[in-house]
Amino acid sequence: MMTEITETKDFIRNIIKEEMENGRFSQVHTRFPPEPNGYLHIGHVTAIYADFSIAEEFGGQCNLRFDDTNPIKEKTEYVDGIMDDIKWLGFDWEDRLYFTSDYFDQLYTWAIQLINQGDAYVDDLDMDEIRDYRGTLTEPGKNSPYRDRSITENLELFERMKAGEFPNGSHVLRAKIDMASPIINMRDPVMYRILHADHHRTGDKWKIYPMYDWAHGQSDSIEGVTYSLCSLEYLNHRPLYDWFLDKLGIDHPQQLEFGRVSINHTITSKRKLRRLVEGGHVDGWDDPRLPTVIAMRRRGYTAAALRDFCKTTGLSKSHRHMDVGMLEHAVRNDLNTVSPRAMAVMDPLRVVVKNYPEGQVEWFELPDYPQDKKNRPATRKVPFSRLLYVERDDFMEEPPRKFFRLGIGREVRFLGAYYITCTDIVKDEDGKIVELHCTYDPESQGGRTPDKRKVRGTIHWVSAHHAITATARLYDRLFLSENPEAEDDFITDLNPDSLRVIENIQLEPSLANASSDTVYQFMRKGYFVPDEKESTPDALIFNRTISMRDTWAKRGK
RNA sequence: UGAGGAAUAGUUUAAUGGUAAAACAACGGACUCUGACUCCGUCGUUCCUGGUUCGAGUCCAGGUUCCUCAGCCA
Repeated sequence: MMTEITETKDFIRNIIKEEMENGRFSQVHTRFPPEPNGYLHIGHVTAIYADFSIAEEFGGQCNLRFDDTNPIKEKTEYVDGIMDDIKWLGFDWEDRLYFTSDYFDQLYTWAIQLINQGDAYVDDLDMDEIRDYRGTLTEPGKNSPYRDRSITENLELFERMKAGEFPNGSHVLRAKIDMASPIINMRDPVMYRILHADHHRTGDKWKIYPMYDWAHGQSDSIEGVTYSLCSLEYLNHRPLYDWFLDKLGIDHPQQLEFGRVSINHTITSKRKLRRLVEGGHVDGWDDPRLPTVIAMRRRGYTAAALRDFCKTTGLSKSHRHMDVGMLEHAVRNDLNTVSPRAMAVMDPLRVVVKNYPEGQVEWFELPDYPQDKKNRPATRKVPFSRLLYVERDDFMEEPPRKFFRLGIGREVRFLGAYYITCTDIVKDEDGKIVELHCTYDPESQGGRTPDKRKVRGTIHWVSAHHAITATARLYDRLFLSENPEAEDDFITDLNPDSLRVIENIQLEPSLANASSDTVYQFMRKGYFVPDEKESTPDALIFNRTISMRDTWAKRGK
């Protein structure tokens, strides 16, 4: 007897499981259908994860299909970018890369079938007239005067549309359904419009292009897709999806809808993202403050973290407004296990260890993964000398209660080195502290003393003469309000402090050959990654992926 | 005010007529050579009102709120 594992499933997986048991389909085949008109963002990641992971769990496959039915908006640049992002996220469509434009000929043949069946007609009404005839949410529409043309006339007109004899907007092919349907989508939806535009794949071959509704279900059917997962707003389109497939009498995939994900303090509307980029409010589609996949990647977010975020977040039948904290938790959680540690001082304060011999240097061997030394034994050498840098805010002249770091007369542990006691401070004429005078206990090397006395504080440090100077870019939420999309003008809601550049941070020398495919934990400060575009060995620039949780800093608030 | 969809902790998701659960957040504590990590604890009369039932988040009736649809966008 096997142990029953009761694993929580979302409603989509439950439906699929049930239908597979009933034998409705013999396999699970999904597809991810992006339109190549922009870059992928965190909202798409949820859909990608659903499409690929569900197929995989049920032993099926997931296709990548570019939904390229609108040549005016689509570009090859986006096709390449999207493929890159999906690969980086860790998903593989193998040899199943498709384009809706691959099916333009088949779609055209099927359109003729519908005309012959009396299920489609060419309409001469212009855009405004069609809108007027459509009616409103509460009033039925009325039939177009061209609705009852003969099949022969429809065939001839449609052929001439295809041949490019008519200008844009002069004719459309419409499905003949029901102008009084309470479902507005069913009021004779447009199947083809005339567009004299070059297509990124088919060039100038076509003068007519299919609409989403006419293309999508048929493309799914051609590819043998069994489950066509999409977002909630397509629920209204399902009757039409089904209608086309039924009229054509071809394989009929099941459309299933789930709620989109949005994250607070950011935006995912493609139009608004474009405005940020084009308006120069951010530094391109890969600006690390953006929720696009390329940006998150540049910032140091990992694919594993993103996948884990999707997994723990699940699927539901309503739109979700997620707290960015949940995403950040997934990032910290993954980085905590995979990031090598290093020391970097962001705001340097000089320390002279008075009783440490002038000119002496000791190289301490420190673990890269102190939290997992067994499985990750890598180490690096870090120099210690008489002149060091520590973090300015790790010293306080008048320390409050429960402050465990440096102060006059206080002893703390310098990570991986010695116990250090501050004896004196040096100020400049403005009263600003410029240097700390300290002593070290030679018996405390390795972080312990023979007398086993305890120190509460452990701080990081860098040897001044060996330190590498670098730049750090600290990112914060892009928008001040939780839901910038709801603001009258989301531009005015931009956080003026979303980027802080800090020059002259001091790094331990092992970071000299830091690479942009490794995210480092600067101990006690956060996770940092060299910027893949702008960091060079001579001028290192680190992006802060995310800060450490800091319960001490919170106390002050 | 047509049609469709959704309401469970601050947020997100479970519980499929049988003790309302988990993650994140917040707060309190323990531990710690990272004030990180880890661990422990605290935080809900399931949108409302009735009904069925020994028993209702779940079933029924009525109501409320929110979302989607009137592109020749997807």
